Amino acid sequence: MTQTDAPAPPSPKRRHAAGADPDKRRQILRGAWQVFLEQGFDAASMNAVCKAAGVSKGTIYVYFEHKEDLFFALVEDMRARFFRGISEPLAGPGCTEDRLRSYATGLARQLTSEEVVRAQRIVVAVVERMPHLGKRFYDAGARHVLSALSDWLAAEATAGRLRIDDPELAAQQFLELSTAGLWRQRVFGRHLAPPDEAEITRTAEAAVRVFLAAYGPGT
Amino acid sequence: MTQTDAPAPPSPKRRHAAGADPDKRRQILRGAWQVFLEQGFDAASMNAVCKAAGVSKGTIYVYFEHKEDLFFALVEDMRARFFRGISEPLAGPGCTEDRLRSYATGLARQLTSEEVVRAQRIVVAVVERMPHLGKRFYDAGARHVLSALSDWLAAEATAGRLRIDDPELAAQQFLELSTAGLWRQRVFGRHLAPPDEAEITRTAEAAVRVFLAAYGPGT
DNA sequence: ACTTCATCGAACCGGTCAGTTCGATTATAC
DNA sequence: GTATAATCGAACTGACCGGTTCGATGAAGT
Repeated sequence: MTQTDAPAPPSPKRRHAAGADPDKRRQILRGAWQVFLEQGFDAASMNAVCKAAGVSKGTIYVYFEHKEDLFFALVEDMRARFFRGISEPLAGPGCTEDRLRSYATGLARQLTSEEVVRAQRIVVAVVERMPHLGKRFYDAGARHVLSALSDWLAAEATAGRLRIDDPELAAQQFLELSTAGLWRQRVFGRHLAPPDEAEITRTAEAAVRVFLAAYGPGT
Repeated sequence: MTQTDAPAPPSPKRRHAAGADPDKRRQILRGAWQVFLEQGFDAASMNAVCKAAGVSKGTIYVYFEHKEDLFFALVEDMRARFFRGISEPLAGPGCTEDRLRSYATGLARQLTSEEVVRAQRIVVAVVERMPHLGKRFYDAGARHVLSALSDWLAAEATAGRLRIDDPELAAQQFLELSTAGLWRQRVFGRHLAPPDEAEITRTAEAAVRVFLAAYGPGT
């Protein structure tokens, strides 16, 4: 096992076919991420991406067919990352109320973070011209989160800890309540920085209070 | 009063100073509205606006200093129009619950309409580069609506018909509940057409139900 | 009828863009 | 040490952009 054909994760410097070096690909995506995130799709120039990535233009066009292709790969790259682990609090410690609270807190924090908000703005900007992109972004993000929450709510209802007839709708409502006001204000640039922790917990707690008033087990 | 200096509303064809004919101005804005709405700020070209408006390029640049100026005028034009009369149901007939319900319905319908969604997408797209624009758009739209609702909720609370300690927060929550899921899906292009009336009323009714469970007068 | 001037329309300017080309470079594989 | 080829880098193409200029046009004002 001196040097078979093992790919070796860190950097054994094998030679790759043109456009097939995953490190280089990541390098390009990192640069593109920077540029697209702060300029948007239209305003971002491929030259700027080259500079940011430290890669020549020719090479970029070996790895990606065209600008839109690069952009799609980028969005694909964000998708999962943003919402990884967001649903964990639902399976965490504490009673139903505690779990909902910590779930709502994490959700509000994540959805109003600079990174996520900027990415969302960029996607929204191009949805008109690239409809499938918005769809996939939404399905992989919000839709995915929604299903997880919906399933959990249904299970809680079955266990008698909540009274819900339409878990899907209830999940939508809880999502909206969790970020009440905060998210919209961020997306529209009404607030340029993410809300502070106090505001997030205040909103999350209010969300849980209202939600349980409507769907809690108590009469 | 045969013909004094009365401006005469329809089309008496007075001669106007360069760049001062309100009809021509409206004509330009109508064309710009079309183009910007379906291309976004960056992708829209001034040549396309000329063609859509049926006005020569030189004339456009007499009426507006530059592209951004035209865009601002356009956004200014949308602002008020979108939310005119949206708060009327609050002062309308019926009990508190009825009013809330018809208010929520109107809100959801308006916020998910093709026109409003497209405008919001365009604004969101440029917020990064023109922060004040997003702020003004939000303040004139959501913020304005929010204040009206918040005031009304406070009054209802004072009258003993609701139990609310933080009307501002409650208003935010009601707004979010009214469009639960619908708006986000529209903005991200998850749904390409506005929701049908059944879905709107279903969401609005659920919003009122949850809201009153938390803030209603009953114990 | 004659003047005036807002608008037209088409060419034009400087600049930037996405995408291509190609010789120079450099590190791997043998 | 030498061949190979992925990458570099810089120039280039063709198109389009926002914005300007200017003579032609035609209708309002007298």
